[in-house]
Amino acid sequence: MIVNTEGPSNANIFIVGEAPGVDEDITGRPFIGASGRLLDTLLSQAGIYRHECLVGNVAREMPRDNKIGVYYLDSKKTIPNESMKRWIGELEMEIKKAKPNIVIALGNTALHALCGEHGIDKLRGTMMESTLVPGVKVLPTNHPARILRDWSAYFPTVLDLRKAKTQSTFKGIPKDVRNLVINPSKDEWVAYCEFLLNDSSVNKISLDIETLQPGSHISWFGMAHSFKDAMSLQLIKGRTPQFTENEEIEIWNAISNLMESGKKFIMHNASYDASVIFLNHGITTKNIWMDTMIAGHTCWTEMPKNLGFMASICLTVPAWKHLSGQDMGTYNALDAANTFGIAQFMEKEIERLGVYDAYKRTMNQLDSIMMLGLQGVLVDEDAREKAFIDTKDSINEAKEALKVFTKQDINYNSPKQIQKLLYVDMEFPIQYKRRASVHDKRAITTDEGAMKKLSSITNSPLPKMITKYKKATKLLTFLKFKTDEKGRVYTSYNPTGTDTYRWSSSENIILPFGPKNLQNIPQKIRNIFTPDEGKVIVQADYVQAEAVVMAYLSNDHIQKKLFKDGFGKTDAERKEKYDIHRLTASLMYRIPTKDISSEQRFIGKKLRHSLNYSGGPQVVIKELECSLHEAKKLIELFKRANPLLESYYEGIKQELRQTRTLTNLLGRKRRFFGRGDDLYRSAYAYKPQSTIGEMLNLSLVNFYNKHGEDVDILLQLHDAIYVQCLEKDVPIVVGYLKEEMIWPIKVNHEEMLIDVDFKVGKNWGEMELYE
DNA sequence: GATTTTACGTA
DNA sequence: CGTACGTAAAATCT
Repeated sequence: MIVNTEGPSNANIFIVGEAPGVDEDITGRPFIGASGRLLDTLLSQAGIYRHECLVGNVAREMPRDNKIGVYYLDSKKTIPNESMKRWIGELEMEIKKAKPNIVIALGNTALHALCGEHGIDKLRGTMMESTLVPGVKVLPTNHPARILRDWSAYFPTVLDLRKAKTQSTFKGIPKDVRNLVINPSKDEWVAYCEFLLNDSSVNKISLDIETLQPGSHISWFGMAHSFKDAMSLQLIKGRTPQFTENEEIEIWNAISNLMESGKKFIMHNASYDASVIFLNHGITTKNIWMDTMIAGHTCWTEMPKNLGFMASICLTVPAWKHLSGQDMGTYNALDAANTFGIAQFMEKEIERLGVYDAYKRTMNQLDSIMMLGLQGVLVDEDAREKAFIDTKDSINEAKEALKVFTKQDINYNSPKQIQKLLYVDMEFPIQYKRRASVHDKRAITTDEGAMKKLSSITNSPLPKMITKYKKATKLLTFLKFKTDEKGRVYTSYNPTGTDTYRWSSSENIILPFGPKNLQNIPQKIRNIFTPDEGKVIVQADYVQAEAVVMAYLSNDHIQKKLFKDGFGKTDAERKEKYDIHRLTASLMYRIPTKDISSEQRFIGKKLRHSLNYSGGPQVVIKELECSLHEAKKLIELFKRANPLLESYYEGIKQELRQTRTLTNLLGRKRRFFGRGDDLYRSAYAYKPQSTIGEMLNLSLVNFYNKHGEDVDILLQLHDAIYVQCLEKDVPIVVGYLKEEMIWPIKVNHEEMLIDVDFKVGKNWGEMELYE
């Protein structure tokens, strides 16, 4: 059925979707089905009344198989076919007739028809002018159908619609009035720095640099003292400096005076910009008042954090990121100015959400993070060489064995070739990946789990031979890296890298040496990382940290008592008398802990691991390599032994239903947007994981602030801190670490303490218990 | 050459 | 239907 636009002819807002779906086709009216109901919700959240809007679609008939591509002649959907052309013509006439103040484009199809562009993720939330009806302003946002698949798109869409409501009160695109000074002379730049330093009207300055790789040389330096006023200085063109040496000295002196003055600075991802400025020019930023990336992460944890996205939420500006390829100066100045505007918005947002303490906690991590990024870790080249040769040997050995067995010379790291070998040539039963939902298509897999299964089903040695080969080649990838001239490697810790307030670790762009992520180095080759000459590594890690938090959160008195009694005991005593896995087995099998065999303890350990975050029988099967029947039996036993776990899950579900927000034990809130079981499982994990992650980071920051001058922190591994010191200082350093890491957290009028144990070693791989 | 998929290392 | 990450290599797209 044809579905036409409906609504009052004098509407201020014209909403354009893609095409009718099944419900629209039956009723002949736009946005009636699930997407329509969601649109109503979205509009009401933005204070827009649907009956006051014109609502329609670009296409007027439901496409075959609901695939919009049938209305285009090319796969990129840029050339409409005859019917689509006709419909776009009708839309043009309707807009011209109604003269709305704003057209809201829902999704890519509407965006392309109205503005001739694709890329809803880049353009949503930005002010555009229609190419179909010039002079009419368009605000693109997500189509409701996309939100139904991806709930994280909900929040930006509501904010876009609010922006549209504001814009619907007047005609025309607001002019983006800015005072941008691009390419000032040396004197103008120095004068601007002095103005920023001395003028009482300036109380905050945003800063953004553009750099050239390799070397992170600063090519453009941009600053702004309001959303409108910015200046951008070009220092290098191509590879040629733009100023003489003396001029550069003057420029950097002016910048240095400003940045070290204590004036409030705003940056987006300060740990990058501030580190580059420090490393290349020795200038420290005295007062980083706001990192807009940290502000975004604190307020809207699961949203994208790049400047373009945050601007689309916080500001009403046209897209500017495309300028980076055309006009770097304007691009840089707009980055600085928009960062300023975002900071103004986020200051209020932090206040509105009541998350200042949490925001401040992450801001406080910046110093430690910058230090860790610039300091790095020393590599023992002899040890690396040896590991490299050993690994090469085992690769060759494994490959030779495979060649003899299969009489083929294929790439055993190629999933496709392994599939052919195992499932076609050998006719082994095909193994499938676990699906997110039963509606998903089954996908074939050749991963380690599949190899384990095939090994037990077929009794062939082949799957295990393949695994052995893959493990060895994987290990080699961790050994192939460059070090700098000091023989060191570096990583970049990202305070906004996770949704659980842990840090993530990734490539350090400023010092691009090493295996990039230092948080996933295999145990087997950790011996190649060493302390500096004459020093030892001290490792401090929280003992059974997440299990302790779970015990308190589920209010399991038996477990709480175990952890309380075990606190401060030696490792041997803990293992013997206060061991959570022994307790688990004891409760499961109903026999005293002292009689638990090591195998029973192992089962207890694996089950706790699998089930604390709501794993199922498939996980247990994989962990224990047992039958489905056995796994189900063990799960029953585990549940019997942990009756409070189920009510913890129920409590979490309840909290989610009420506010969609969970708060960890340190008061950090996180809103959850998803739907279904995936949402619940990540919600179950949130409190313990984020509490421990934050607890460690708070301790690390305190340790750095108090002892950072004397003791070097080397690594952060989520629940462990590694430092280096002279061997004679180990007892005192252990004392410092204990002081900073062990502190109580209140849980339901009780105080939870998490113990720390220590190891000392001459490299990261050979660490010995220290008591 | 750019982007997506698969697999796998860590806590 | 463990969770949380980042990266290398292969596969696929354009």
